Amino acid sequence: MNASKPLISYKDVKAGVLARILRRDWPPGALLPTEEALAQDFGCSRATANRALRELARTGIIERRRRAGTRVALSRPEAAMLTVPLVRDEIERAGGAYGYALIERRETAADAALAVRFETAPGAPLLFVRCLHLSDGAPHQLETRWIALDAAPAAAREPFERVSPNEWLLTETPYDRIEHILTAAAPDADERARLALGPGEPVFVIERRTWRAGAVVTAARLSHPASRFRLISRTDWAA
Amino acid sequence: MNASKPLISYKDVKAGVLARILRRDWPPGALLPTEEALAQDFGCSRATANRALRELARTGIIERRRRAGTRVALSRPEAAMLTVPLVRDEIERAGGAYGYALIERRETAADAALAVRFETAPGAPLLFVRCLHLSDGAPHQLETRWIALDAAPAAAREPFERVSPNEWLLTETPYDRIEHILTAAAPDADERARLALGPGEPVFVIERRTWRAGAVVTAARLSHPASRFRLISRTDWAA
DNA sequence: TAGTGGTCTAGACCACGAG
DNA sequence: TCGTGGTCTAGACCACTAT
Repeated sequence: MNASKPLISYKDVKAGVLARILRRDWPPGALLPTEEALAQDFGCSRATANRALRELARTGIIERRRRAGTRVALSRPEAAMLTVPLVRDEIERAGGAYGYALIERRETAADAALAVRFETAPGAPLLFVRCLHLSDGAPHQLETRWIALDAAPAAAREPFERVSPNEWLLTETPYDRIEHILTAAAPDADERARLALGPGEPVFVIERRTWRAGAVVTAARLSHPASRFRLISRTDWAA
Repeated sequence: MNASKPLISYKDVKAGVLARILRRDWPPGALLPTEEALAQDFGCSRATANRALRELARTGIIERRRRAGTRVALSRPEAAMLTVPLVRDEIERAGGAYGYALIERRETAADAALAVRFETAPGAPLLFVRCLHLSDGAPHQLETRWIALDAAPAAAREPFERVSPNEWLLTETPYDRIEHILTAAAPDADERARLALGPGEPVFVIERRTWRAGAVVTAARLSHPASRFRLISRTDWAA
């Protein structure tokens, strides 16, 4: 007979281990069997068990240490994969017509505060750009951005009249590190006007910085009308 | 001579491929060599190249499809690993003294709106809990929570007078799926009072739902004073 | 020092999906 | 249809760290 055994997948092992954790066979803090033992239990190779455990560890549900073994995490921080969408994609995916308007663009030099944000010396050349992203004509995001001209000199030649800094940077200046800070805030007078905010309506602010080869390339403050903006994150451990 | 070749690690391949992408050797949209070709280039096995590419694909910087090959992503959504911290940990890590106060606890039944949120029928038994988390005596998070008693019957016997639902659920009721919705909002009168908000100060709201075996276990609205709350996410592709 | 996870290799078969 | 990624195996050596 050649209807031989279907091979066990790392997904099977993942699901099996997860099920046992959820069922409290292995409560928080419990020590799991070694990779070798699990491989035997499930009838797979150690490499397969390893991949299953590695992926579970990445989600934070288990913790692994050499020699000490693998344990069910005691208190798992609510790790969530968040996707901060590109403004244009986000608007178009929602069925809206994307609009863009440049407000201001000028070269400047870093003051003390900006020097800190850019991890550089005061006086460093920066490009300042302010613009608005609209959905069906309604303001959706106010973008206030600085670009380090040392790191991205090409920006000095880009007018940003038809292309947003957002998209231009994505195409022209790849980064290898990114930081997001999410806050709620009361709008200043300018934001209130430009975003056409209702009375008492706050803004949802995303502050973003990107690095390239250790240097800050750009810093931006992206503010959105609270009533029309939300970030959603869904995580499915089983899948 | 036995100082034989040090083996090439998947990390080497990852770094090498990333560097070439950042250097625009392979611009957005470009087709990368096959796993086999890369393995030869780098002098490693195909499995090693595979792991490197798989991990890069997970971050969204490249896209892989059978038969079509591997391409540099055209527009990468700003994927970010966000960690929503446990209130208590967050406060204590910041050096504050954690405080907890139960405000209200009562059993109830799902009305139409709650039935939708719980993906169940109206009338389903729920436990309603409202409480406050404090840092050095100052309000830090107002937690408004419903727990499905069908899914977590043990909650009916827990007074929640000393342990927050947050922590209790973490220990007692594991979940396999979680959803977060982040918004900014103007506070209602109750939030303003309980969170001791300044005039015009908005709240940062995290709405969280967790599932277990396809059923919603709990839904919570966690609101924080905007002036004292932020979420931070940092991602380093190179590392 | 010994045990556990971390990783690499060489070879193999399979599944998807572009052309 | 057939090339590319997806995955499994068996075996091996290494690196970290608890004891």
